[in-house]
Amino acid sequence: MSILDALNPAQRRAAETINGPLLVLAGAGSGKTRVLTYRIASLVNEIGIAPWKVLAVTFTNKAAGEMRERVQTLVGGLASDIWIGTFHSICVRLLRYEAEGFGLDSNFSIYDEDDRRAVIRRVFKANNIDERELTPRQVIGQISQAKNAMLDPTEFARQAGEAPGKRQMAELYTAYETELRRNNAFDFDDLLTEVVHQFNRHPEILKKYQERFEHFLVDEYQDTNKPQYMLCRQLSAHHRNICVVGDDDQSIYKFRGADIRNILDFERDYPDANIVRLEQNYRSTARILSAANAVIGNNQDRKGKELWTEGPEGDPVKVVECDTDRREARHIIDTIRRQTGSGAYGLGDTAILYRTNAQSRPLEEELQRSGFPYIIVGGIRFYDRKEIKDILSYLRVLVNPIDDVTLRRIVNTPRRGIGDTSLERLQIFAQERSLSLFAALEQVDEVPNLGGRATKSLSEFSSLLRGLIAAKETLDLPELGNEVVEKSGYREMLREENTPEAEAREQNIDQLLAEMTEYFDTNEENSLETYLEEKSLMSSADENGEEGNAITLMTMHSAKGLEYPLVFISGMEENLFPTARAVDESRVNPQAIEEERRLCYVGMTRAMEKLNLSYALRRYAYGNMIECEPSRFLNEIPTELIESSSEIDRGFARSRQQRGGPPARKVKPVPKPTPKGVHYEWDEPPQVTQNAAEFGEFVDSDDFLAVGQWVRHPKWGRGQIVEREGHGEKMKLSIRFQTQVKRVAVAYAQLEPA
DNA sequence: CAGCGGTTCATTTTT
DNA sequence: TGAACCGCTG
Repeated sequence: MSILDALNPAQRRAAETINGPLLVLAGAGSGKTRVLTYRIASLVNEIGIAPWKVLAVTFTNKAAGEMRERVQTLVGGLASDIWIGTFHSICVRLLRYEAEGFGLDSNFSIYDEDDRRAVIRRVFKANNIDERELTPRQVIGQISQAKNAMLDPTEFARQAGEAPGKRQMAELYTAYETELRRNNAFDFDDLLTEVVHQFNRHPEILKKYQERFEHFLVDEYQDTNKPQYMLCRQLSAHHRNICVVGDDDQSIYKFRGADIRNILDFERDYPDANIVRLEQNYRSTARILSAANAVIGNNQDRKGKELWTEGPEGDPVKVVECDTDRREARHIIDTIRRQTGSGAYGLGDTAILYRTNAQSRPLEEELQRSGFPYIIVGGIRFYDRKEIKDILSYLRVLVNPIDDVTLRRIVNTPRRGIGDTSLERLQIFAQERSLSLFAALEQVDEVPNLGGRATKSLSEFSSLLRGLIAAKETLDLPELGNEVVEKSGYREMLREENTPEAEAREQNIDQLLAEMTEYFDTNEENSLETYLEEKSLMSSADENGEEGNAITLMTMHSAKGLEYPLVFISGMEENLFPTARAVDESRVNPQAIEEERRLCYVGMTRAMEKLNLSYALRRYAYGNMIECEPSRFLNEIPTELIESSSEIDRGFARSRQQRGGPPARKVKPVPKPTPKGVHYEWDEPPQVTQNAAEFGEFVDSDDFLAVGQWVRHPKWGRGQIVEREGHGEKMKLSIRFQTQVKRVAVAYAQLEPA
């Protein structure tokens, strides 16, 4: 008897081949996570490997959390000793544990994209670079690429040679790095490259970990970049028990430095590698799989793999032609209404996927009209909100006071009358003496050219920070958070503003403080440092706890790893999906389309039971209507798997379908040629206001005041209920309108469903 | 030094 | 279309 009895033969081989390198090619829905967790459980429980000798690396916090949880149910408390984490979190851990040996200050800050930009802009300023000749975005992109290629500034400069553009870039890169080091900061890319470099410089430290991690597992190997790849090689060099799991057909992060060759060349890197293919799919119907297989079959650069299932044939893949993006949105929602109305599916079973975030717009607008609750994955992170970042910046400065970039963020927030001019003077003073801004503040009286007012403000700010740093020693995390909010004057500032927006921001801060308390109470390692580290490495996807009973909207990138019974992919159009860029590039390099095709494959294989692909003939792009053609990927699906229909004649197609008549059948719809330059002045016919009865099919009509519902207020327009208090006549609601959150009393406000 | 209006610019984004 | 950002003005 073994816990591995629960696996199918291929999965079992993947889980029990524990000696030597192993490549697990795991197709979508083939039980990849199951293999990983059972493998770990078997190592620990049945083979008797000490849990701390096992290292498992994933890409997302979510995946790491799930893995830990699932391992825990199999092995219990031992799970807490296993190293499971994202590449980034594992690297941060290594950098902190080995800070001394590596010669680092363990209080380093972790810079996000905003911080990076702030650094670059300062570098621009110092080098007199006009943002019109070169954008920060471009520079950050190049630096990131360089880091992903493991090129340090010196090496980058050497390769740049004499080319003027490259030389300038090399200088900027150098300046950027210098700036980061000076601030004791790492950016996301550094977290990985730094560990690899440090391991190269300190083989004795590397050796310690090589010997320790007897078993090493890597998830989503197809998305590893060069530093991640090198880290894998370094850490597995001694025991060579490296198990990588991935799917070359799902490699969709090339634009971020992921190199599909890492998985394609695994056997070259480890000639003695075993390979296991997981091709049995437990997720999708046979038709969906055949369609997805057919599409991905057009790629050249792949290991080759064909998913199969013992499950049912299922419905044909629906392909729907719509006249506009708006119509497409409405069609999708109508379909969801039909599917969920019969009770066969819940809203939570439904996902609408798209290529770019901008496409969510018409969908959102129509969803608001419909009254269906929905969530959008990948919006702005809670931790990216200004007020939250500000408070966290205070905390960051307390840990790493020499971090000028972060200090600048808070020096005049709340307003203290410290403007650019005063700050520049302080900066010059600091620079001349090689001091951080924080250190310069201590000698603010000696800074030349500072007015009395500015000096006073700066010195007060300095005392504030010193006071908080002292408080850090005695207060616990939530207490310190509260101290920052109060002593900095942040709460007072929001109070004085006295607007609903400020009130909402204050509520966010309270939520942050509440989360700190929770973090402090539930984590064993609950220091300020670990807290900040965790928040820095968190993404928006890690936040929304419960999806609940709502339709999910997201990009296909965000959807990787997820599954839904009902999946809609919208915007199946040339120049949108595949993107215009990929289409252009494919004219010189036909392979350029392959990453898009993999993304299509990822999108399609999210569907368990019903897959609905749609495209519009015209859509709004940057404010004007443009003509569209159906995506080439649609043509790659065998016609016998497809059921086509169209939604073009403004309002009639839908009623025909609802009467049960046959949908307009059309196999490969050819877009109607339209003379160029024609603008479509008309829009959709005016919307009939949705009444309670109409959406009463799905929502208890008495309960249109439930949290999450959309309502119309005579003065404020449409808004979504975010909170409900009290009952009957006394019921009060917080409603988020376009720009603000309002509290209204139901008895007085004339609310109607919207 | 904050508030405004005009200009520019737009993939995907696990960390 | 809209947000983000610049430079100007009071």
